[in-house]
Amino acid sequence: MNKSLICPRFEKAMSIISQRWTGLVIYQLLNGPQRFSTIEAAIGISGRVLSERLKDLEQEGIVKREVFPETPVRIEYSLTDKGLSLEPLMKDIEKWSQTWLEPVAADSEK
Amino acid sequence: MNKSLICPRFEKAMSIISQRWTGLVIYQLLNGPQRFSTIEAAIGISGRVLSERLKDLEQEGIVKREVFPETPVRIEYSLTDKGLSLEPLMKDIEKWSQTWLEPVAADSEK
DNA sequence: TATAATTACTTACATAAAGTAACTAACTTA
DNA sequence: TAAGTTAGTTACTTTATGTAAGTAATTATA
Repeated sequence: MNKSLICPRFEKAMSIISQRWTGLVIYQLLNGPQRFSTIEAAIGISGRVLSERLKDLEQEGIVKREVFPETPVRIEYSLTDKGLSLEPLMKDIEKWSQTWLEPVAADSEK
Repeated sequence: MNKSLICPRFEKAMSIISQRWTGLVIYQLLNGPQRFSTIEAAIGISGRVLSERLKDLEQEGIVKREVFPETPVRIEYSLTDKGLSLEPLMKDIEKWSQTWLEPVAADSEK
């Protein structure tokens, strides 16, 4: 039984943010509108899951999808106001990571 | 291939925070040290996964585990300084959820 | 005209993570 | 001796994610 004592709104927020990849997708979209393949390459997510996440985030009103009928078709994903409102949070995570996590060793290092 | 263009430290932070349940575990521990069964009941996580998460978080230096050899044994989990440093972030998520998410309907409501 | 290229997906299948419920260890109380 | 308590673990099922190939629509190229 999942009878949490924690505020349901907080729990909901957590369930969005803490779903694998959503944080990185949002973070990536802070750089401005971009297409599917750009996001895919930037964060290393699989197309299958990215497609799923973008639909979820659209449902949540965090991401907006726009179709430009060029050739080949261009589809741009961007953050809505609700999505943009997560920027301070993302920056906090960034700051935290710089304060509390060691620099990750690159492959070339011993 | 997972060749991300995103800062590896940010990515690491995200991988901690965005792992299912870790956010809620940390949030719950902001209420002070508590035992396994308390956390389990409070956030509705399964014992199997809670056990796993607490080990991970201990490894990351975010959570501390203390054994009190009473009867029956009491084991308390608490946040380290590194763990406590996540408090502002948690509060931000809380604030965001209150601003941007609708109150969740209770079971009894129509 | 047929073939290849491009983008944004979807599908089928394999592997990994999480949920469920029963079980264990160490000890105490009835 | 049996039952209760806490903090897990184990075996098994279900769900989520990864991988790689396929598709649709359109244009460019041989």
